[in-house]
Amino acid sequence: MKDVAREAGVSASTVSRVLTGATRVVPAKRAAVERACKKLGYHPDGLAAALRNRSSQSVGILVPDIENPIFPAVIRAAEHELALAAVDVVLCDADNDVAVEARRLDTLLRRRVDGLLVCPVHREHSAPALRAAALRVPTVQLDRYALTDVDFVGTDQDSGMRQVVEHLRDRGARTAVFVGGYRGMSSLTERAQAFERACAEHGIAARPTVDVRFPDADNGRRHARDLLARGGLPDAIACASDELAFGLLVELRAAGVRCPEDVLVTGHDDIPAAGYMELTSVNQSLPDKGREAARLLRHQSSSPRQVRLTPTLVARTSTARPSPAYAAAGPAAEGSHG
Amino acid sequence: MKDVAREAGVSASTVSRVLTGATRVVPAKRAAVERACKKLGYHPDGLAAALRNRSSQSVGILVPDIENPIFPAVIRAAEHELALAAVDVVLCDADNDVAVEARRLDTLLRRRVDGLLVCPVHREHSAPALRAAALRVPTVQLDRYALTDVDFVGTDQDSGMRQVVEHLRDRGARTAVFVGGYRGMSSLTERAQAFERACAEHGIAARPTVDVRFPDADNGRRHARDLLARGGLPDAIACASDELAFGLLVELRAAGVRCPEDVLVTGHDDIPAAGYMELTSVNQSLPDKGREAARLLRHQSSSPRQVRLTPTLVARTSTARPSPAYAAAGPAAEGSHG
DNA sequence: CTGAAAGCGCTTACAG
DNA sequence: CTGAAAGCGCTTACAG
Repeated sequence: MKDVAREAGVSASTVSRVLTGATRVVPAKRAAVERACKKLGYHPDGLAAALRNRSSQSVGILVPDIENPIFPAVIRAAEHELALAAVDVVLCDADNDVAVEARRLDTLLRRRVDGLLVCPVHREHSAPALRAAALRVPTVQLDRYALTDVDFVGTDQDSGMRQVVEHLRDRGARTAVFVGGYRGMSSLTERAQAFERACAEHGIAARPTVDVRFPDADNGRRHARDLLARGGLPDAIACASDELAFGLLVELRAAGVRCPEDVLVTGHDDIPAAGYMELTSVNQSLPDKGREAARLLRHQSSSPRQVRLTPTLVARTSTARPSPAYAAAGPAAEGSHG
Repeated sequence: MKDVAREAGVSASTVSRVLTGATRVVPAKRAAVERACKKLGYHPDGLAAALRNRSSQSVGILVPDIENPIFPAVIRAAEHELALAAVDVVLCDADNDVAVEARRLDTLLRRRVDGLLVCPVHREHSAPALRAAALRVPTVQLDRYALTDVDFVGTDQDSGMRQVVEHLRDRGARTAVFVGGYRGMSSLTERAQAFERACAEHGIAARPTVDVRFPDADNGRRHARDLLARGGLPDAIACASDELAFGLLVELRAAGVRCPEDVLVTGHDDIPAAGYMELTSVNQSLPDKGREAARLLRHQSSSPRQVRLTPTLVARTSTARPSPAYAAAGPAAEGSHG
């Protein structure tokens, strides 16, 4: 920058002023500076500016596992929203491990991010490190929470599960089970509870929730085998995630159980593969979630906020069955449902 | 830091020395410094250190679209490899747009990343900005290239497509078509050429490659309709990506064309959904790709390197058909194939 | 409108 | 082993 100043015959202050555009500068000098920048191939140093400004114009996003298909869409939307304010994103992956998560929080903070968007790995075990971070910098919890007094953007699980249960009931289900309770993730815990409440409201006999270690396809397969071994499948199986449902479907198919003929199956999150797999799912609008989280970060509040987005059911073949109301009219009405 | 020094009764230099661990410091002072850090709740500033050290200990990863399922696995592996060297990653999404990509390169460079891992949006249009970046900082191209004289980590497409074609031939295919040529992505262009070469070698009649605007499910559906409208499907359809194949499968199914009975279909990349969909695909080992790219970045060379990873075919139901050799033994041998 | 000066928080020769 | 000093590249009151 000094070199540019010398080349342009002005002071460094002036160079800075034309570059930041903060103040008026006479056109002649402005032009001289611009010419000098070109000529010398000058590239401003954002780190130095950040140090001086005490703001890095960046936020950290920390997710448990970037390979979990719900995160890319959220991250992308958040990134876009933040880009509007010229803020960029430092992304970290916690490897589904609270120790790694704590380390990542540390490096993010050391890098002086202006804020944090984090989806905690574990409801309880993530709390201490997250609390320490939240004390230092604006923080928004994404999709799951570990702290109740820190901003949170999530899904209205009651709404989602009620839609699922109503849909299943309309398809004639009288008994159902929820696969995927897990107290390490607030979202799954809430979903399980919401499912039970909705079943009670709609007169569906809910079997005890099946707890999983993790909502992935492998556990879907495992629990499908368990359910089959136990014998007497319920009319419907509601899964806590799409991947869980995929694993379950594969295993059911292998066992000769047909879906939707023999059992109705639903997933959750409506990831792209749910469409190919013809799996009925609950769409969370991941982009909205990311955008909303970014907004909370930009517009701080003194009291913690909880934003719940309403999801919408997406009906597909995995629950295709004429509803009793339409039975008389024939099965052709199916496609227009949901 | 000054405060810590005062509290500990030493100089700032000493504080720095105990924090970086660069030099010996007498235990008493070391302890005093550590105590003072605790007491004051001191947090080091990585930005200032980076400014002084002229190294931010971070690299930028720029992908065309983080929602493309091949990237999360690559990013994650690269992040892990870099974390070994205490380097962290700043992730940007180019929105599949070369203008956005150029802007992102700019912010990354301004943030003084020590290196760049980029998958170029477009083979030709991404070149100028990428060249400018590569001149300033070590750069590795990921999966696709825009520059031939800059490090590149990609797939050995000849090997992959040869495996596909041999597999199809063993399943009795005599005619085939490749869906997904696109000159904007070096990977797809190479794949199309490799397919044609392999067909020629193996005596399969290859129809003219179908060019797509983009290798996603929508275009898979569109081209399935085109192929159907044209009439007379070939024995096999090799797709440039899994998503293309998914879209194609959905549309074929809707038209009453059975896979694998009526036509064999393959995808590419072996994303998780390929497993659920029982789609035969080509596994690229995404983690290896990310790891390898990170390594090239850490170990610079004066001459540009090109690393090609050998992919492996993963045979699934979408190409399940007894090979002529096994026909006599019956279809039970199927599962052990590929 | 503009320049000189101070300072953001660190690190590292340099001299003891 | 340790301190004083300089400097990384910026920005912004302050005084003109």
